[in-house]
Amino acid sequence: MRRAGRRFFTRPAEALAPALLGRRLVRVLDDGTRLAGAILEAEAYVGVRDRASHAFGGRRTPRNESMYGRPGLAYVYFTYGMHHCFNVVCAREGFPAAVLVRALVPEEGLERMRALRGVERARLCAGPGNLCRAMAIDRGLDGEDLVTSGRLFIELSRPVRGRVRRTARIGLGEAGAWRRRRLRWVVA
DNA sequence: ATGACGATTTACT
DNA sequence: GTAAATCGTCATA
Repeated sequence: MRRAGRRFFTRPAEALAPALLGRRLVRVLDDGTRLAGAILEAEAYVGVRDRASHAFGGRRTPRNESMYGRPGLAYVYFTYGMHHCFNVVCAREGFPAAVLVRALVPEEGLERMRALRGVERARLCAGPGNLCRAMAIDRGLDGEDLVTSGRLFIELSRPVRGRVRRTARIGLGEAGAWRRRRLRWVVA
């Protein structure tokens, strides 16, 4: 299966987000176990003018440093004292744009995912925090290069199935007009 | 050093 | 629908 290369990620977030739908996110654990799922939901954080982005106004700190890296890096952050969220950095190096991956259809390693989640019956990879838990993604993978990594990457040969809905993003605070912009894509 | 807050989740009313 | 859980991060001092 073909793997996403640098070029795939080198485009604006609002272009990458819909292009990620149906693609397979793959996580290879230290013991070789492969966890994978098709991307169902993604949100674009488009750059320094985006009030909802961690990089709004050019904000650059140790936490969000990965957003300024090359397209194809992972930006993984910790929030609410208990959850991790996984993003794919895009656009161009030096410009902070990224796509938050919010849900997957689990396809490989379901038993291991259940163990990681600590639940028997549940939507294993629904929601950005749950997805990271199920896929064993944490800050240790922040800055990981999806183009060259053996631990975390994206495979391309999957078509998007189903219809795509476009909506406003989830969970934002006061982001002004940016709160309403339809920068979330979901496979129906 | 301190305090407010968060790109969430879950359980409960 | 509302609330609690829980702590790293960042701005302010």
